[in-house]
Amino acid sequence: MEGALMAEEKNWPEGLKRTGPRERVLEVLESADQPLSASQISKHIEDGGNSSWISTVYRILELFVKKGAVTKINVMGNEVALYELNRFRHKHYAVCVSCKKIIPMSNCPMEKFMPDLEDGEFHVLGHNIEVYGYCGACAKQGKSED
Amino acid sequence: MEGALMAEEKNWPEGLKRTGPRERVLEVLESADQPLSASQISKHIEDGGNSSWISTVYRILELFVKKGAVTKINVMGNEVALYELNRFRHKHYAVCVSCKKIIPMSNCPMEKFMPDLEDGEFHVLGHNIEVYGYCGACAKQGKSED
DNA sequence: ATTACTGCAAAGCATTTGCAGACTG
DNA sequence: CAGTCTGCAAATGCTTTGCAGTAAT
Repeated sequence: MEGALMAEEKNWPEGLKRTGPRERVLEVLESADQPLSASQISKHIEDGGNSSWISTVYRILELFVKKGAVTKINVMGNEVALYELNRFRHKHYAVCVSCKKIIPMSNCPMEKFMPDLEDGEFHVLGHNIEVYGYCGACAKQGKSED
Repeated sequence: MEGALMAEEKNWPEGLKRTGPRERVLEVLESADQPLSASQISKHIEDGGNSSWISTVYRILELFVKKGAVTKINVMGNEVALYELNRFRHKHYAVCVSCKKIIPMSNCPMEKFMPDLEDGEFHVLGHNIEVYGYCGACAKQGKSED
């Protein structure tokens, strides 16, 4: 109560017990500059000197997603799911096919787009968009994909 | 040479040996009205009275993709990869969150879109777009997602 | 004290790989 | 015949699940 500095509370999903593993997952997500996979998160936690069980990380992430604190994304050419704090406004990404860097996009081509479906009507709830190509650095370095 | 009607040749990827399993996979894709997973393809083949090994189907699909005859896609909320004949022009889909139906879109919001990236420049090679929501039928039936 | 959470092990799935025999060109 | 396929089994990698002990409220 006196010594240990509590982790930032601002992003804490309400209604969840505050436990060590959860605080560590949240800290990693808070300091990440791009979406991370469950195993990357686990490794970061271990690098910080704590043990981390991948199954626990998955359970925590799933819970955070359910609470709306975290967003889960899948980008093409990547089998693994990635997670990021929901603080970002962005919902779309550019993915470098060379270095796999994921860059958030701030504009959205779908703002006033009505899909033209082959088959009947459709009640649109949302959309996913990814742009892929080479990031600035990779474009200069000779585009060594694969 | 006289009795057995050969499978349609129009879609046959050039340079590939014509074997039973490959013809069957292609036939299933030809008669499919939407993208199928490897295991769905395998089941269709078995329903047709032939045996089908999932690993062989994967190998064949991978080969067809490499030859450009087939396209592999991943839609959100679906872990499995889906495959379709490349005959379609469409590259984008609307996915019904209720019945999982996949509906091709013929227009594209990205035709003249330049992504606004947070971080530097980007050489765009292509993009993926999915719209999700309820298809006409599910919208009427009360939107029973989950 | 309850109920929720986590360490840990093991199961599940989709997909891939290895290998020897079978088949295509 | 030579090289390519395929049946089949087993491995792989991500993710989920089960269970019993531990911790949060």
